[in-house]
Amino acid sequence: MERLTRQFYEIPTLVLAEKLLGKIFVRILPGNIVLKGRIVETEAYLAENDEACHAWKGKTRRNQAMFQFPGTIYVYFTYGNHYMLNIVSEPENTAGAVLIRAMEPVEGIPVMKQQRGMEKLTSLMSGPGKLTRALAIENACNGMNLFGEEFFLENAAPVPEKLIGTSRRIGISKSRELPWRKFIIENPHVSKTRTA
DNA sequence: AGCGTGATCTTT
DNA sequence: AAGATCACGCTG
Repeated sequence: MERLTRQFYEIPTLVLAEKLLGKIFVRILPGNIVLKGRIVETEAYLAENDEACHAWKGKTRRNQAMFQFPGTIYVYFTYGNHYMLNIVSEPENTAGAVLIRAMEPVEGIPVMKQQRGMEKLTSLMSGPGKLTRALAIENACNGMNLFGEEFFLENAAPVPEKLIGTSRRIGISKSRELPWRKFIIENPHVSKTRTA
């Protein structure tokens, strides 16, 4: 399967959030263990007019990966337990990223089950903290990119427009009104929307 | 419905 | 130095 190159990521963040749906995220662990998941849910974060974006006030030690070139990986830790995976967008020195919120397990499922300590397929990667756990993604991955041997994306047919849903983003208190979440309609691996 | 968990950022 | 906040997941 064809690997996505830099040009793929060089599009506006909101467009990227949609185009990432259906693509295959590949994670290679030491010992050549191959883990793959199909992206089914994303959220866009932009520095401009988006207080929920970590970089809306400018560069800090934590968010600097968001200012790197498109295709960089931004990982951070939150709530004392969870790592979040973002794919950086926008040109270098401009902050933008797409949070990967859910995937459908495709390959390496036994390893994912082990990492999660769970058997149920629709629980393995149906949330942003779950999928990083299943794929063994942690702080050390922050600042890496999708053009090496540990992480990359494989192409796949675009998801038909009729199957793409849009909503507000989940779990944030600021800029709640922005409809920047994208997901595949009726896919069982999409996260349960939390109403709080 | 509640609570664990810890880095980061903001305020003193 | 201390405290609030947080793009969450689990159990009950």
